[in-house]
Amino acid sequence: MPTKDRLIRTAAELFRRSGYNGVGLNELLTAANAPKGSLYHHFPNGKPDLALAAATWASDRMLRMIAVAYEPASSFAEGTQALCARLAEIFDRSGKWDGCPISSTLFEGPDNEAFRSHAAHLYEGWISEATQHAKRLGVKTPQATAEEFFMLIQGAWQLSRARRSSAPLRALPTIVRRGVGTGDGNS
Amino acid sequence: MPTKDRLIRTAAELFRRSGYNGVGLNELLTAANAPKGSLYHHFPNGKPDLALAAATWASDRMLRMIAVAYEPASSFAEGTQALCARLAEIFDRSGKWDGCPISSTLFEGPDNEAFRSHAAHLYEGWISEATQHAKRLGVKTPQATAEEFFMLIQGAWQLSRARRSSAPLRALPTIVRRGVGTGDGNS
DNA sequence: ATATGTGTGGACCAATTGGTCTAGTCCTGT
DNA sequence: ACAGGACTAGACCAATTGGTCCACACATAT
Repeated sequence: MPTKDRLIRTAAELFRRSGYNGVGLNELLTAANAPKGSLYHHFPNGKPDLALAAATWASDRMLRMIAVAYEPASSFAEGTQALCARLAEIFDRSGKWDGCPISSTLFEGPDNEAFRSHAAHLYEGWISEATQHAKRLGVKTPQATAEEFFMLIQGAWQLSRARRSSAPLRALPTIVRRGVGTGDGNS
Repeated sequence: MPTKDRLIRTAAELFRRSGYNGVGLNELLTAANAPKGSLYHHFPNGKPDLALAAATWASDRMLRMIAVAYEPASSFAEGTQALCARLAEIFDRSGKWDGCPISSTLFEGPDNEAFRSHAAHLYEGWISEATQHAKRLGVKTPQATAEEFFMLIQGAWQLSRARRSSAPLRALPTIVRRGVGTGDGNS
């Protein structure tokens, strides 16, 4: 695997586990098996550049997960079920300590506007992807539904992390279905 | 104000803004106007000790906010409305960058079991406080309702942070009311 | 007055941080 | 063959990190 990709992947992984400030360049470079020269060749602005790339990479994975969950589904609830199950699996396979890849990576760094707006952009990507599927699957208020689902996932992940149990994530579909099923009343 | 309290308060504030690893001891001590000797006098284990104390202090404030919001309310929805409005105010007054005081402080540090379990303990405190009020105000499934509300608040705060707008927080009550009003059907 | 204990002030430390820079390697096109 | 760019390797740097340590202030108690 090319050095640049190795850097991005390990950065995404480490930042997610320990936050932007919790990962030193040395640690990161050792884990990626890359020398400093390569880092500053591929990312002239160093750590911040790498963090942006890592967050984008992680976000793309999430987008693909959303697509994979909803595309074969015949209702929004079904896709939601699939996505939550997949997230719970990932959570269980991780050390049950990792956070949201975007917030850990971008909300921790310098309180830099570039970081914040990039995070906003990536989050909107998730929400808009979910909105498309909601619309296609006949949800009456796709945007509001997608946003609510986004919030619930963020919160459920946090709670799972604290409790070291994927139960909150797994229980999410029943909560979502209650309010925003396949087209019944929602604001 | 006693030095120890000054340390706790400024630590809570700074950790919340920049995360555990994003705040250096020098920066913290300057902000608290305290010398290093005092820190290690009051908190023999240094930064980690201080972080635990700061998180506890922040959590107590949150507990009080929950109580203040729900005690005078005549329905769970009313209390929820009050709490969300108050949180939105706080968000708007802050730099719109601060995170959840507990996750910023405890989920960022060393992936230490003491930190994790303390975070879990504090979160359970919030949920149990909300559960009590839900029960008192006649919600059918107080525990589930409180947990759902917890998750939504976490997610809404995150979204508000990304968008730099308190709108998601302010919109929360309508979402919560939809599914879990003052006693109508919820799982 | 003098002893005791709590708390303060800050010099000092090794280790680590993010970052720079240069010498060299490797591949490609000519 | 060789020129030139892409890339690697890592020594080196100033600044900062969390932490230790001790001399000192200032109470209260005797």
